Amino acid sequence: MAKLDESLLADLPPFSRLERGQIRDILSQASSRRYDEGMAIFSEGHDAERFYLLLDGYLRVIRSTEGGEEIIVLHIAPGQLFGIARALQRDTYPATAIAAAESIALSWPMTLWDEFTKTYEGFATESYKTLGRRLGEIQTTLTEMATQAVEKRVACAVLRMMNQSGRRTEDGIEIGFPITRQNISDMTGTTLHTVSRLLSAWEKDGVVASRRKHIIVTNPHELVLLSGAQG
DNA sequence: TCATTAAGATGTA
DNA sequence: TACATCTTAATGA
Repeated sequence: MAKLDESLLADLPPFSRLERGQIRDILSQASSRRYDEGMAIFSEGHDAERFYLLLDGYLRVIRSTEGGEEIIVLHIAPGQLFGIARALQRDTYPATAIAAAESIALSWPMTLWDEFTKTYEGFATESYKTLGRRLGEIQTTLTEMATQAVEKRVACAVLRMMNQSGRRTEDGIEIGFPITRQNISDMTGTTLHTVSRLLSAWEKDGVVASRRKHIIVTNPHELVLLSGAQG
């Protein structure tokens, strides 16, 4: 379990402009919790009682359709605030957050949100920047869904995860959390069969290497070409 | 071009 | 073993 220390928050955008004492105050009101892979931090439609900061791990944010299908809206990386329904003028969570890998998050009662944004210089600004970035990402995905062929959508999704969570390895850049074919199909609006076929084909061409729940992009440039203007 | 169906292989708890 | 994950082929919209 991570030790709660001021240095934990000092470098993160929502807190970077604050003084040590202020950070200590904020930390003293936070709870820290660990989540196993697959565990929900909160669920769509539930009362938004707390807001969170991801310290370690990765999250999937999913929404369910009327038909019961699950759409992966976006991923959350360490250092990001999430569950900040208050910033959206909501009192319920708009989506479900699932730990994609073992994760650690801090949380505060939502009642502190207004106090934080009022009291702490830069906190609100940075939070809205986060929201803006996410909205942009969702918009991009939406446009892709409507206009791009499946192979390009899947290539874009893999690239996005690589950019957000990639780690260097000898063979290439590995996506930093467990990810299944089903997960990718939930991100791109296709089937796991199609994703499986595409990844197999890319593996044969040396673009990616994958074992179960792990994907390494061995040729990022080629993947960019597959995602881009002309495939 | 892509979803669906089906059937089998392989990894994991 | 039971279950999840992944692969491949065939078929049809």
